Amino acid sequence: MSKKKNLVIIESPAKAESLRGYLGDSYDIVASNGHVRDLPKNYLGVDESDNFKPTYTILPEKRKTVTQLKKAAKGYTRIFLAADPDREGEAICWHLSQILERKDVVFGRLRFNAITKDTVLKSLKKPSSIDMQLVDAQQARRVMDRLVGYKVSSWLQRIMGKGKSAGRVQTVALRIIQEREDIISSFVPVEYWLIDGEFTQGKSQFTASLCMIDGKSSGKPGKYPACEEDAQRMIERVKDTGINWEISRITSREKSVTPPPPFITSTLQQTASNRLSFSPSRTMSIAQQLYEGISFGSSERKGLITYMRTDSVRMSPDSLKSCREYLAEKYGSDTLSDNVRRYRSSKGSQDAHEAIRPADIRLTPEKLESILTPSQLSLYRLIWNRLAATQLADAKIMNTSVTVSGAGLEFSVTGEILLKPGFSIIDQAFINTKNRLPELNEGKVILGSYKKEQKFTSPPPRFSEARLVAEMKKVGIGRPSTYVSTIKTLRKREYVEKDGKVLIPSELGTTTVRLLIRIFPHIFKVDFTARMEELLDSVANGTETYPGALQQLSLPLESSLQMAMKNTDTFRNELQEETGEKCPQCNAPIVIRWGRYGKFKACTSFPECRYSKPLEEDNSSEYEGRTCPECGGSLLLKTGRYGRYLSCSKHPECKHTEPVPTGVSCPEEGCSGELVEKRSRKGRLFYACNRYPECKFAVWNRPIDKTCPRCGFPVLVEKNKKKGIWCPSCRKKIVT
DNA sequence: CAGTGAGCGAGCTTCCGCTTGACTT
Repeated sequence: MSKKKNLVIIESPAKAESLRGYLGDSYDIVASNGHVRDLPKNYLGVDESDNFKPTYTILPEKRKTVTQLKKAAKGYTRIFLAADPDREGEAICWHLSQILERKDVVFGRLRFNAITKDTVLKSLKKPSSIDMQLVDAQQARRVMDRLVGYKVSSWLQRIMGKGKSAGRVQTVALRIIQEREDIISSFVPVEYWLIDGEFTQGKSQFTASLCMIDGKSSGKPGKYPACEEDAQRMIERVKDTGINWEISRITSREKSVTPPPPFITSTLQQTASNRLSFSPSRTMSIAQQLYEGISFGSSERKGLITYMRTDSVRMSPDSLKSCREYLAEKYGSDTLSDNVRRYRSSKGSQDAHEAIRPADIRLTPEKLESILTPSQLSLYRLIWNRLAATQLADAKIMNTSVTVSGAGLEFSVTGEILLKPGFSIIDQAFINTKNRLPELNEGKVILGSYKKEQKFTSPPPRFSEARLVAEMKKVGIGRPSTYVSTIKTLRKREYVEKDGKVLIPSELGTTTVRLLIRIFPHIFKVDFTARMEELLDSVANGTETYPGALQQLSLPLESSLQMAMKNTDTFRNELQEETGEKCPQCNAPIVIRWGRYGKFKACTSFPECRYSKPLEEDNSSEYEGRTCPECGGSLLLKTGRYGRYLSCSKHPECKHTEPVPTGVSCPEEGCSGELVEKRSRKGRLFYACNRYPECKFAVWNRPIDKTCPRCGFPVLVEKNKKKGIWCPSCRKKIVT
């Protein structure tokens, strides 16, 4: 009889599946799929005159889930709510209890922060009640984000045009990108010169750099030599054949290197970006596949990794134990770290989940080779390696520095040797020892060749998506489940553009964030979130109330908003640019303004005169050396919804359009076509023959007008210069 | 791996956090 069963509601279907395995037939288990209720989408939904009372509605996309939940709840008088044991999870449980409330039903709150049979059964023995203080903390968070988001966004739209947005997280993320851009654009490179000498001692040979001149340090930015003449003068001095060069000092220091902690969302994204060139979004979707598990053979589907959205480095005691057991068995117990390495969750972490780790350490990447796709396998390997490394011994590195002296000059070089691999037996990439030095002794050396080299200091790099996520995590904005979507929003709003791997603010982004920072100085900074989190903690532990926290947090928002509202026109006018042109309809001055689709020219006597026209130079410019095949007119380069294309300047009389050419002819034998830019259905650029469909030649990367020395194919250039140049046809690296 | 695309704009869309799925565009 179904009435004898108990009902458990949990967030994720994958977790529901695991619970079924532990609890058997006496429990019905259903998934809520995250939050089911939220503030309404179309209006504020917060009554500020009534203690910030929120109005909640069922999320439209969860209507089905909710009806299913209600159906499932029928007949049960006891319902267990098992969402994550954190602020959001508590709120999910409360919302569920509100929706499913009946006179005859009792709710039990289950809390476990690792899904094992043990922890789940234990929690079932001692169900507790919903913690309303924690729920209130979540509500305060939610409502504050709504107040900031909706109020500032709607104000911003009056200045910058429809569709624009601002928020506690996204605007600060944009600010981080912008501040880096400001550093880069105001950066003044400092010239400095390196002087390298090649020395020999017996059979040993090594290169060292000039570091001291007459007791003063050199060879660094701001130090001597700072220009070519100075460098040349130094070369003259080094040249002197009478100098007796000798190794005056060799110091060796042993260094211990500890393994990195297990993965959390941000570090996984970063490592996958560096090592595998995965975007954070790709990393997350592949991790999700691993989490949901892959069915193979006749065995049932089983998750391969723990939950991938976490900010805790915690490892369950079970997993620690089995990890050490496995490693001792496979590599010998002497490879293990002396003490069990335990990881604590970082400060501020809500700690609902463990670190990201393999569900079963015994399932090595090798065993999954034939089952997983290449990308799944490589991500799994990163995760497996990272966890295994945590319980292995430290690595030992010998760091040696050598000083060569002569005539008041000192050259130096440092080298590293791996003494004991320790945890790097798992993966050499954990440690990169550079510059292995040969056997050397104190005493005489001979200077061979020497050279001077010009250097410049360089600004810090722009943020890649993964680096931005790391920064967001560091300063405490955003959560593991939202890192990717925040960046997506910034791109969707066209505040930032992605160039290769890095993010660059657009003019719109720069203008918007500067305006927002100026007008809402207290809201759009990292400290605001920190202050908010503090207050939320107070609400959670009962020293502050829900309306009290919101009162304090909305104070700076409201005062800034008041000022903003009063001066909307002033701020809008400030952003206008004079053109010197006069309106052809009413003779009033024409200015450049921001609108829904970027900048445009408009009459200053709006709304009496509605004259407007686009900035022509922005999305169309003459394309050199091509003429329209239909009317002989010139061709313009335009950017449409689907990317760049050429169109006839005689539009609308002549409707000719064509894709953008590359200037490289089609390499297909007997084909006289040219390679042109195209876009796949998914929007990705590729390059194909313009004689399609007669000729079907296509490549993903942009070809340029050079040829591969191996196969004679046009060479392509990868955006990432470090990768070098690869031939698209024979796939070999081309040395240039 | 593969259509096309063109003149808007200046009040009713916008936030952050939890989770996945797909009525076929």
